Amino acid sequence: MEFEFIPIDYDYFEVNDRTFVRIIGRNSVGKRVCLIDDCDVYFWAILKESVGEKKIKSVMEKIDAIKIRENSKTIKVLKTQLHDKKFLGKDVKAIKIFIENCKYDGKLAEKINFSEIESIKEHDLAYVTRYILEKKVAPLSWYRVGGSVLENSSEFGGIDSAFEDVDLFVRVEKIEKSNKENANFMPKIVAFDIETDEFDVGKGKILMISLVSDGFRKVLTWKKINEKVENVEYFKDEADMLEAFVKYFKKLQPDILTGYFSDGFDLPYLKARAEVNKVKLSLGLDESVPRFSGGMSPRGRINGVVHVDLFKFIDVAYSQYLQSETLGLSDVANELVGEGKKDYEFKHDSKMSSNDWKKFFEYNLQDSLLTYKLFMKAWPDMMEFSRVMQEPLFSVSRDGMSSNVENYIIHNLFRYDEIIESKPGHHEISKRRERERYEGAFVLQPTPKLYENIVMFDFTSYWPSIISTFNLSRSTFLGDKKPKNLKEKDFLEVDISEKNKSKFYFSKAKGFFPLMLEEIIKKRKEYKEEYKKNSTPILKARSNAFKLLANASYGYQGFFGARYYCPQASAATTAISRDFIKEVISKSEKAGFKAIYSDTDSIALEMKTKSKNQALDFLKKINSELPGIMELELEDFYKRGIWVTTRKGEFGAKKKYALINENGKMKIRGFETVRRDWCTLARELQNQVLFRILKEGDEKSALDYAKQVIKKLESRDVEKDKLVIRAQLKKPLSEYVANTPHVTIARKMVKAGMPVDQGMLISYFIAESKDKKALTRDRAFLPDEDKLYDIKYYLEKQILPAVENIFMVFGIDSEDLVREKKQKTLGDF
DNA sequence: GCTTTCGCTGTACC
DNA sequence: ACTGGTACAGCGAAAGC
Repeated sequence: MEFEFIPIDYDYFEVNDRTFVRIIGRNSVGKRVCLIDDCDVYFWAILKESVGEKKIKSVMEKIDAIKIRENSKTIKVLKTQLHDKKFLGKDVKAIKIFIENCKYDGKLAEKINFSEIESIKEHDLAYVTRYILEKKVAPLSWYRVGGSVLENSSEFGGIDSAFEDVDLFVRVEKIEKSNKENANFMPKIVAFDIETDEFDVGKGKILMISLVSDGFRKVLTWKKINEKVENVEYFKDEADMLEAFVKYFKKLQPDILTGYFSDGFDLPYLKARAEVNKVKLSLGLDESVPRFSGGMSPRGRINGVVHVDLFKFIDVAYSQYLQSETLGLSDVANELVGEGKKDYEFKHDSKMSSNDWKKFFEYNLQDSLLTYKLFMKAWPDMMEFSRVMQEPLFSVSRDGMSSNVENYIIHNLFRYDEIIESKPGHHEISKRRERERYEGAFVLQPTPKLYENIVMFDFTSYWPSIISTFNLSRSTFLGDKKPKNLKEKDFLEVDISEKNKSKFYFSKAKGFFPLMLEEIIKKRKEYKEEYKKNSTPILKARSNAFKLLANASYGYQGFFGARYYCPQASAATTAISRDFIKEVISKSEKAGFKAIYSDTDSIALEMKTKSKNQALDFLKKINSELPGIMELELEDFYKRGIWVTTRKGEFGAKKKYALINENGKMKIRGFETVRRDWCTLARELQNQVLFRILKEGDEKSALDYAKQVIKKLESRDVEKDKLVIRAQLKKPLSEYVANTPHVTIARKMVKAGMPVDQGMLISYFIAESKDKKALTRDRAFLPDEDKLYDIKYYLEKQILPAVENIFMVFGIDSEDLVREKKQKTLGDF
């Protein structure tokens, strides 16, 4: 039979020591289909350059003859072939070694240690990746499939009878790309969330579980109250509730199960409580229970249903662009779908009234609902990531950007006839981690001042455009000595450091990494243009996927876990970036502008007597002189901007400025306003002060405002939540060497039996103390503790530091401010 | 016993 | 363990006088 099919989930299984891929997806009428297919399994032995044909033949014979015993089975090589391939851009002769089952690739590779062999490659690829590479059956695009239907067949270990919830099993005979439009494929989604009475996984009981799907909302609980609540269903006990969860899940037949933090909390908790209650959590299409793998950060897999932990994807794909201060569900949902959580205060079980429970149920349902909505928002991006990286949703939704870059490379290398480089081993990784640091970007020291009429330019995709233009990569790196066998015009010399005069050399013959990057940047441009004409979420997602890939390419080459690790390319990239931005700075000064500030790829210029058109002409001229795909673009024109000094020094602070454009929109960087570890009072005050100064061009009204706030603070008129300071626990509490206020408070919370987890934001405020020498941490208290806030601390450590170097620009120095403050204090008392 | 320096820690910029 | 370096700032303990 022949039909249209879209792959969603990939996995592999074994029958009689042979590996097969199992692809779950949908056909064009929405039926759930499972394809069974297989592909050749092989790896490569790259031969040393000097090895002659005769020797090659004998090596191949030796490889053909390899046999190993494993569990009373004999494992052998199926066949070998000699190929002309490329490895890291160089021509090589390589033996393609076919084997029966990829789980033996490591053991067989070990046996092939003949002196004629340079190295073994591609023995470390996952079966699913091999399959997608070999058969070109990428996720989430439509295919035309021809094959035979399996019905109660024993051929594949009875797989078709084990998977009850699959409508059709097909052994693939032919599979090729279909013309069917695949832009808006929408799988069936179920979002879930649990509430428990203990934080540690499995320790307490699950009180309730909520499920949300298209047209379906439900809360399952065994905490019965004497009231019927919409969408809430009561059960006898935890076990009954868990059974009902499985039942509803099966009835909904989702393609994807999604939760927020569900790899680390909801799914493992469900599994643990199901085991305790002797309930089979048979969520898999084959009735199997969720499996966990991945040690430190486990990933929960369900056979046939893709489990997506949305948090991980949000972290990788969006966190960079999010304004929200935490990556919690409430903050993220607020920003991305315009809807946050309802406020809910947790109480102890015994203290809860019927009404409290009712609110708890609503809260639980709301979490699933937000997760569901957030998933819908993220889906176009996730789908495009999966299509572009050509890896299954399960991994793409969890992979970091370096894996994404690497997957993109792996799935595109065949176009260059390249053999794929291996992952570094443990030894190699630890060696790489000890490497010397290389110099990074250039940052221009600003002169503190209020400036008028500013233009800001920045380079588009600066580092990627340098990598591509100058061909900086692992396969084009020639070493740190001038190559003797090449003509001057065929290689590039890069000065890495002004200090020790070291140089790196790169070939000018284009390598695959820079070529792929050029393509990525081009595609990003294309899709961005297309999106402007036709604004669909998918086009936006596609353009975004390529943008993120380009941005991550620089970090990838410097990442110790990368297959194509090349810190020399990273060092050359930053070195070249310093040269070009400095050149733009000097050209701008020659053209009559004044360079105020510059960081990495951007430059702020004081227009002086220049018009906007003259600024744009200057931009045009710069661009006409830039090589390759490098491009400088207009960021914006600004009416005013302010740069300040560092806290102590007389010199201008880097990475800290505020601008206002002609529409009155502010752009604030680095100031306490944008830092979450400062109290709201200081942040809001600073924001107002900056706004007034930038809007009006002088400090008068800002100064009045600041005085008002100080007065309010001193007369204890400030609400305590505006004084709460928050800092994140970035590692387990036990690993802290320094006893900072937030660590002290976190330890106090643990003692009080409050949930404290790595990654948590710890809130506290500073209270008065009789002991004049008391350390800050001894005066730190939880926000709900009944203490008087320390006026002196907030004035001297929060309010004044937030504004004093701004006023300093107007000659109002810190001593003036303190005197001002003291006079006020005297007047107030 | 006071001041200065320095390591730890967190956060932001690009 | 899951991109890189640059920069600022607070806190607390050690070092310096």
